[in-house]
Amino acid sequence: MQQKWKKFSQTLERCPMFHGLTEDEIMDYLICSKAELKEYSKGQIIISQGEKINKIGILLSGRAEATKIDPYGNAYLAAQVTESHLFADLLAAGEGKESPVTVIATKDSSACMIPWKSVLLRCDKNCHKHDIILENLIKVFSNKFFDLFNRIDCLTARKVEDKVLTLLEKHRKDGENKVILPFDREGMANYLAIDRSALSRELSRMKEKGIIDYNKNEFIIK
Amino acid sequence: MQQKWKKFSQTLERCPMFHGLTEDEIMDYLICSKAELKEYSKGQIIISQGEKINKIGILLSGRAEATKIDPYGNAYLAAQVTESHLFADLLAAGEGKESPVTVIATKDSSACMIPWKSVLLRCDKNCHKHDIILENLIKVFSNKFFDLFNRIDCLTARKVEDKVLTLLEKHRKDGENKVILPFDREGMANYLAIDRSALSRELSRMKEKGIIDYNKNEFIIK
DNA sequence: GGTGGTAGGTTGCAAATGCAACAAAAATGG
DNA sequence: CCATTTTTGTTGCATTTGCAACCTACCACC
Repeated sequence: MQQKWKKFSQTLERCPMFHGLTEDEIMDYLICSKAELKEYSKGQIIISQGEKINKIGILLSGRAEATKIDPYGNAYLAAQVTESHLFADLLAAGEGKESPVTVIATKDSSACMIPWKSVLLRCDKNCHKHDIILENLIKVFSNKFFDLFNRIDCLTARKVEDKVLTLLEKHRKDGENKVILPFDREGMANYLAIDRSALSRELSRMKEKGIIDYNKNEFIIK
Repeated sequence: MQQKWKKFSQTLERCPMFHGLTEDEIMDYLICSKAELKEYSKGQIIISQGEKINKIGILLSGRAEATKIDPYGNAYLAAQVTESHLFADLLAAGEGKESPVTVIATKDSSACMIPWKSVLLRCDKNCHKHDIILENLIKVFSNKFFDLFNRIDCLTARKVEDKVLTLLEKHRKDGENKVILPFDREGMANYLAIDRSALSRELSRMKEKGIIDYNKNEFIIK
């Protein structure tokens, strides 16, 4: 009966929520927490903007995107959800807050949905798993927080050039001058909240000025 | 000996981390978690940018500010810390991450510092307090996350007018047209990452266009 | 090897913004 | 109540940016 999780065990083990747990412990946990397996076909909405959420999700296969629609109707990509990663975690933790984003499957996907209540509650057996998981979750939250903070750092720069430099600095592994960004140009422009063509223009200028060099999403800081 | 917390009991009870606990339970917890009482005089640095933090703090009296110094040497106000509120929480949860901000006491202040390890660990007595506190903490994290998200929403608007409107919308209690912002003009400009004078100009225009009216930090949306 | 599609670069122009310097108004402290 | 300081508003100007339209390079697919 609980075989349904078996084929995803590798993916589940990679989920940061389960770091430090064995496959068996994870399986136990999923049963004890009444996790559900959900399937979504490409294009299907997983969470709607404005919806209230009480489950957290782990993407088991496929891919999803969180997009935000502003009051004027423009859609912005807010986040990518990839295999083995959590989504709706901070949302569920908000208990009653409305989702600021719409999450949509961009490929046929499956996800493990765990009721938030059972993430918080300890089970009768008083097993140690719950503690580890909560601790892991807190770590995840902290990381997401730092990510947002980093983005804000980029966004608060007043000029495109400064935004770009801040972004590069954030992705720079210490010492290295080569930086590989996880965006294409449009993604990068979106992340920095600037016009794509304005970004291209500025990148060209910066290259000409000799501050940076680049090729696609590979940048060199000089 | 543990009388040192007594005079702050009111403040501690208001701390979101302790919601749902009685005064006695809080006192117990502070002892069991080896909390320390720290005093800071006005102007003193509580946390330095770049420092690694392993305690969370509750401001018991006074006031503090988190400021961020960018690579060009400009200082930005990142957050205000007021009585009974947590600080360094997500930082401590980051375990090993460097503080992106400097926290400085803007008045003579005192704070309760709790080792992060003891926030996570359950004590021998296996008391229920720890669970409540962890749960509260997660709620706090979620709230802070939404705050950041809201700010990003403001920052990603491409025009000053849209930034202002987004900000007002976020602070609007449903139905009401009157919005009271927790900033002065400079604070507001900082939050939105725009020039103060540009903000003033745009606010005047918006008033003239009849979209809003305002007086100090009190705004009316029409 | 052609073809269609997509990502990225370029450019002109109008509009928006940063910046600096100053003016006005309000708060503060004697 | 006056003097001083702080906060807020105003304005001119140079710069930056958004926007739209178009071009080019590259890639996948037949």
